[in-house]
Amino acid sequence: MKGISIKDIAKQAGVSPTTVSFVLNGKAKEKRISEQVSKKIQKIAARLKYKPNQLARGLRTGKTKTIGLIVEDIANNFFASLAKVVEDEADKYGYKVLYGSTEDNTEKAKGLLEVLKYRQVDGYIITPTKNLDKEIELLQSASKPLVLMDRYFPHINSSYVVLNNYKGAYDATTHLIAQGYKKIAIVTIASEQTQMKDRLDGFVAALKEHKIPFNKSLVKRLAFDLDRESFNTEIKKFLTTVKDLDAVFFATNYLGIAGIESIRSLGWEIGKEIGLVGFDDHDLFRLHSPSITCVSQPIASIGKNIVEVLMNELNHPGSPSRQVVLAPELVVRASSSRT
DNA sequence: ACTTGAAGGTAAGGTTATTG
DNA sequence: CAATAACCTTACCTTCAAGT
Repeated sequence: MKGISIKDIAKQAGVSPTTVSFVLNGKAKEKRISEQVSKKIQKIAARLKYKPNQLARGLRTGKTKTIGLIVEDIANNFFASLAKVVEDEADKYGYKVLYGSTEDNTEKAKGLLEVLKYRQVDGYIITPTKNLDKEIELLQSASKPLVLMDRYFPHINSSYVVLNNYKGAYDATTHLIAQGYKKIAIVTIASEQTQMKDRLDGFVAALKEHKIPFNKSLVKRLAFDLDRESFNTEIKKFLTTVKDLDAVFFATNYLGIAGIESIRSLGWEIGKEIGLVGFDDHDLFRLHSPSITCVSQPIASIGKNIVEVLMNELNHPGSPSRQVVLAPELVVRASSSRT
């Protein structure tokens, strides 16, 4: 099963393989190939169902028409949905996507980068882990096109596409305050990365802005790599120790889900006894009773922007990096209302 | 209005040199 | 002299630069 090559077409058409290549790559006019020869080649190619050999093409051009996508966890709803958008968008430009998950582990991330490198991807879309900055700089000094997503390194001048996490958390908290909740806590991940830091900052800023006393006991930071059960245990412990708690903001989608589970098992009535806002929309949030208010990320727009920015880097090497910060949308549902 | 030759990374296959 | 190691060619397919 060798497949039809440019050579076979050339033989049948009685021209050189180069001529066939020009015609099939739309350079017939530019290369002044006659109309008749062009048509003949097109016809033969169609008849033989010619498909270019990407390996051979990559060998010559150094381009594989492949991009690498590194996410935190492809099983996570947010990253899975985003990966799908990236796949569709990349396809419009003729690119295929290779992906992998870091589990927020820098060693895993390095391993993935290694794989993507020897697979010769043309560009990188990276959800960086905490200590991946060195690797990012390495890619940059090799002038590899790359876009960071979800989070970025303030000290590195690279392209990135992220959410305005600060605003997301700020809006969520302000909304809870406006709904009459008085003592609001946050459950977040123990991470110094931009996306988590901004969410915490937004939360604190909203409390301060509305003259609501804030102290550290209102913040619970959990390790990213806990299992579901430990999340539940920790969250329950936390919620029951804060005095007069009447609302809680969960700073990631999986924390929100663990939070719902925890609160239910405590027998508290969501909304009435405890207001709740989650992060990232999810089918569960819409379908749960009561439905769950959340900070929703514009996934379609994020994916589109990521690919656009990457394509710009790919097609215009050396052009200035681009930073895109997208606005979140607060989706108000029943979990943040007392009535 | 086209053709020729080279290149690019890898591996199968062939040739020559070296060892026992 | 045969087995093996070490080295060299060739082929894969496409595209580019340089021809005619």
